[in-house]
Amino acid sequence: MSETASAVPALDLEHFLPYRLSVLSNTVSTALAGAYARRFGLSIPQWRVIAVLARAPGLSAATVAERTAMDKVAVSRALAGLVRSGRVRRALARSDRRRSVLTLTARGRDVYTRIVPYALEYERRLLSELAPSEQSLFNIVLTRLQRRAGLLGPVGAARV
Amino acid sequence: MSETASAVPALDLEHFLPYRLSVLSNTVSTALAGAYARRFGLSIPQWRVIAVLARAPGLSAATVAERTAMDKVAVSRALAGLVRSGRVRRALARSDRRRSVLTLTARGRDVYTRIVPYALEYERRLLSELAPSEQSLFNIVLTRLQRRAGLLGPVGAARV
DNA sequence: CCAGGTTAGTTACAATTGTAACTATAATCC
DNA sequence: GGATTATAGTTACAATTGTAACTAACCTGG
Repeated sequence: MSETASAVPALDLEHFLPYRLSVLSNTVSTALAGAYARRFGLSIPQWRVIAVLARAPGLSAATVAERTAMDKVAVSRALAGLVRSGRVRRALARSDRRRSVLTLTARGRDVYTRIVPYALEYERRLLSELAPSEQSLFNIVLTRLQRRAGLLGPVGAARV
Repeated sequence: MSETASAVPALDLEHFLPYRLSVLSNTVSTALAGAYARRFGLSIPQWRVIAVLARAPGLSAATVAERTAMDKVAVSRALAGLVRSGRVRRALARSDRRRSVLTLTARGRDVYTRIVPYALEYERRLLSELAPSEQSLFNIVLTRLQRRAGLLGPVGAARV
């Protein structure tokens, strides 16, 4: 009864979800980024752009930004590197010459086909100790949390 | 049968766990960082240091680094700001004058007691649509993934 | 007890990332 | 159809973060 007995509930960092998500994401990203960089000379933003263009060729930079959850400046920078290294071809849209039409070159597709097995293998090993039912629930929860986090927005933001 | 029918499995970014973790972590961190900055003038590294020192006063910087999953430089920078703003007191350990002994000042404790309700409320709202059983499985899985990710280490790292 | 190595923490510098202003096209609306 | 506003993307600059070198204090073996 002599301590700083305020009514504030305890918050232990190690049990705080935002902290735990950040640490896990960081661990995973660092591992992958190292592999991408060492083996393919690719940054994570560049890898994201390649992954999206491999599945959906012809997108504009803005659409790539949407699909990679990056802002347009990050996409622009990633593209600059990819075009320079001959992995992405950039043309202009006939109907709108502001917009670019992005496609992987043969070398770009080659990087994708070589990187995918590594990426999937890492993911597989990460999940390998979870039961299938745990994996699928985890996936569902992750999706729901993402939607929820998007809705919550900035904490205590003025509701203007 | 006319497509680029290589044997490479598909990888859609939006289903790739590392990507999804990164996006979620980012959404959550951005929301919290905004709130911490606006309301308390605190960065996330500074918040982490405060959270740890509130629960375990007297730690050294190296121990704070361990417990916050930050490197010693990040801790040093966060501490510089916190000491400057009078939220952390830094003394030297009697037995080892390299080591510092870090404690929150009254103002530091005050920040903690004011920020905790926000942080917990955000976490609560984030999780509010999950059933308790989902929450607890999610927690368990998160813990296991973190351990597993730590073990896996850099992808394809040379096993020297 | 002192030379060589180690550890705690900081400082200096490089690279990455975020923010804002800019350029060029295109769409709109008198 | 020309001024006005909006959009795609880049460039320039500021802030953050990571990496490496450094300083000061401690430890250890001979």
